Amino acid sequence: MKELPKAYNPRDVEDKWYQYWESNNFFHATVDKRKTPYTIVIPPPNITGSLTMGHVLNNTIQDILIRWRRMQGYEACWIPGTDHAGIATQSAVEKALEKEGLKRHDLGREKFVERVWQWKEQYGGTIIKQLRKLGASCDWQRERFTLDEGLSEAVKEVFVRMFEKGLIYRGKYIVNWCTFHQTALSDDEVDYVETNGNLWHFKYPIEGTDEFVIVATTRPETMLGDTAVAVNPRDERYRHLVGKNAILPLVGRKLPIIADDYVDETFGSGMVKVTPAHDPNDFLMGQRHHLEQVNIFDEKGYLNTSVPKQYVGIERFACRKQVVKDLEAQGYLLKVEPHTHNIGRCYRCHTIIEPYLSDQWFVRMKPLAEPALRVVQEGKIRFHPERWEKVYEHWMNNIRDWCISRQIWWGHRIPVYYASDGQLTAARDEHEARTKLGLDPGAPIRQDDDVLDTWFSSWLWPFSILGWPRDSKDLRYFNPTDTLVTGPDIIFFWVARMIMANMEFLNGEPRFDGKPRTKDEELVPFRDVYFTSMIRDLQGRKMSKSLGNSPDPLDVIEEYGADALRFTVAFLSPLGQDVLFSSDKCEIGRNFANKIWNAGRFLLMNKTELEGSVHDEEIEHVPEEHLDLADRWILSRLHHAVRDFNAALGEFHLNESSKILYDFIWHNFCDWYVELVKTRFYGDEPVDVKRVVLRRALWIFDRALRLLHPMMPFVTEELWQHLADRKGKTIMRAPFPTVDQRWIDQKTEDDMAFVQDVINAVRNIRGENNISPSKDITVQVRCADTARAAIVNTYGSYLKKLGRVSAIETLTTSVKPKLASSAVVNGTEIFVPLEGLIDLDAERSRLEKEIARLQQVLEGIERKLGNASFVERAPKEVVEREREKQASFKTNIEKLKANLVQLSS
RNA sequence: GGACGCUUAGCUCAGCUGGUUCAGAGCGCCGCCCUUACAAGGCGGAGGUCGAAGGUUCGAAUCCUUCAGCGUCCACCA
Repeated sequence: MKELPKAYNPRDVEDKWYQYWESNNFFHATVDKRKTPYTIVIPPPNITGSLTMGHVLNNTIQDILIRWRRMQGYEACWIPGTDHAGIATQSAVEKALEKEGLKRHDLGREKFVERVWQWKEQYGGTIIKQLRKLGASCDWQRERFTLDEGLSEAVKEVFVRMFEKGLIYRGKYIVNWCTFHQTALSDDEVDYVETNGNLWHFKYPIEGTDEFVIVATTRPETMLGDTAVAVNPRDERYRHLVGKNAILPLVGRKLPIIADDYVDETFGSGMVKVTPAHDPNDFLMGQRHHLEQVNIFDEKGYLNTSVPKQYVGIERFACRKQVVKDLEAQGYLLKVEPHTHNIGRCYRCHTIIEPYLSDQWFVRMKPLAEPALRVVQEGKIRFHPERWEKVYEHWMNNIRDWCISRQIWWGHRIPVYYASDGQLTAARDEHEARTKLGLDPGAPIRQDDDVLDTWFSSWLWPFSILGWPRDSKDLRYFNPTDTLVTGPDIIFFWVARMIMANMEFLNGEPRFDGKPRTKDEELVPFRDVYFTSMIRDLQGRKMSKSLGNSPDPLDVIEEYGADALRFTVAFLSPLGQDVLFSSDKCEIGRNFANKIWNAGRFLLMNKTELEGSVHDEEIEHVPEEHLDLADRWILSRLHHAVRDFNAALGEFHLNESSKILYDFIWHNFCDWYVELVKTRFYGDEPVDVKRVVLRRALWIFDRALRLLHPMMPFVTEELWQHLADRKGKTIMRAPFPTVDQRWIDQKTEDDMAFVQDVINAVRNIRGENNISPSKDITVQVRCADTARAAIVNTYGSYLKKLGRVSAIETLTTSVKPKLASSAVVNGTEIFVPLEGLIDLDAERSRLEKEIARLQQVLEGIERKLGNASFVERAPKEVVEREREKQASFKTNIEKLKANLVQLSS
């Protein structure tokens, strides 16, 4: 065997193993009825993006879960893919065109969409490639795209079914209009930014009187579209005005004065100008009072011809200035006050959103929301952390219809067809449309120009990628999926809608075993939703390109290794809390990988040493001969670790589960077990016993690697391949360790804890007295009882090796050695004779400090026991335990005190 | 305006259903060590009245109330 380098170098191994796994199809899952499926669908990243720390966290978690379940024997399937990201992608391509001096209209729809596809082929796979560097074990053969043929089919099917069921309708509605993209945006696509603006107060004359109404607005230009003035019906001040008309300055339109509860009589003048075409609340008021809707803008935000001609064609913010100026000139401006309010901006281009009245397609959400809310409330889908359920509930109870049309070209074109007479229908293709509309094959027919909101394909993701609407074995087997791992920021965009879609459209689909799906239970798209942490920088700011505080994960992988990055983010990710990250934190993972590497190196070196020519066969079962305390202890710790790890990961406590492995491997296996195994390797036991000890250590290490593999796939595979002849095999498909209660043993752990305490006491004496590690010392021990004496006698070699002790003497009389440093462990006294070495003052203060510490604890105990109501009311076991503690502390303190006296004499 | 979350060592955070020397880990810091797996390491050590004030309880970092600071989401009043 060739020598392994002293330090682990991820660059030497990562790509090699990834290629090995992928080329051997180890990631691929197939329908296997003997196994239970475990499925995760990836939240499809945008084709415009590249890998961010957010993706790293999200996909590391998915990979950990998938690898873990795969090793546990599930048919684990992780389906990857990308999202076409309508607006984002179209913008990216338009930007590229701009450099050529072109606009999309110069190319025309067909050519432009072709360009976007070209762009997608070139750049769209960036993240997918980068995920491989991270070690993601996605089933690449199943990779999908939200605009590929299968998904198109699903989208059309869904649209037509909903249309036929009356769940989709077309309507005039106030939408959030982005004047840059010239498209409607859903409510979720609008960002509100607190902005300093003005509140302008105007007066409008009242018809046939000398009176005025006083109204205020933050958007003066919209007054050109005013069609009413409203007051609160309870407002005594204005009751007499209701029913009269105001006259709109600059325009001359009569504005009825109406009474509506929406108006807050305590705000401003208590009068509100009503602009139904340009304000969502005014729109609703307009509907209640059948007001005229005057749309004053065109699609780009310029004034249209429904306003007086001097304003036609002016840009909206220029118009604002002009209107204010004109009103002021005519004496209608009362005052201007500074006013802070939230302004909606496009989440892509940050253009100020214009509430805009236009024809759009909508999905009726109420009927879909009800069952989707219920399955979460009934626990058929569980959110982690749970508190997101409340957020979900609130949204679902106040759900609004979903505007699904977008006035762009890149996306699923709305499958609605119009005959020349204006009749329309939804259809899967033109042929079907003609039939439905009763048109001849040659008759003119036109498809809707708009495309669907990107989320209209994403919400079908968990079943469309499995072949729906066609009958598919995959669908029946892998859906419902098991775990969804995503950010809480898209709980409404995506998570809620997937639940609705799965419930609505899979209703009636058979299961893989042929049985009909039971109501609800089998209709959910997934059973657990894990909401990931938000990655922030060390100042707690969001990672963002503009701040430049987002490390490039590929650089981090290059510097620290993928395993280090993966382990570190898992280690830092508490459930439901943000993560403050900087790349140097990856030292945690890198150092850990190196630690494991060297533990493996140690075992392999001894393997060469002890077995001469290397036996490269598997060690199937743990060798049970020649067990000593350390062996039984590490086996107990191992099974504890397996049990605790499974429990923690099962609850999605990533940080806890990684900590369990860290502690087991580093602080149990390396710090103690490996050191104790050395006492046997270098001791005088027969070589065949040493071989058993070695093979046991190898077996345990093998299990540790398996445990760690989901978190650190590369280093574990590399070492695992070295441990035995594993040609053609892979650790990623080796069975995950299971818990064997037989090995979990409290007595063993207690005995070992005693040994460790004794060793720690000796180390403490050495450290505090500044005795060089190279200086041998002798130790005298007076044991509290025969059981402890037996342990000390049997495992003195442990103390000798780890305490660097040359000789141990057991004291039988009560005589105390002179000039010795001392300690007490559970009544067992330890003396280290230090003639000539000891610093008496230092030793005295060390003992005094220890006595004071114990004294403090004892006082606490005695205070408790002195409290009559504690003794009376606390459970018996608790009181009893306190009594035992009291006795034990007392003896320890007495012994230390005696030692102190001895030292001073 | 509404909902939720956070506040524990210099820094980043664990501490689940109140009770085992419950006040912990990693990093940083101090001291001693290149001991034949590992200096990306080993051993020892110093550091905190658990945000504030009340309350419940025999007992509170843990449960309740109020307050302060920070953060997230929702709504958006002209």
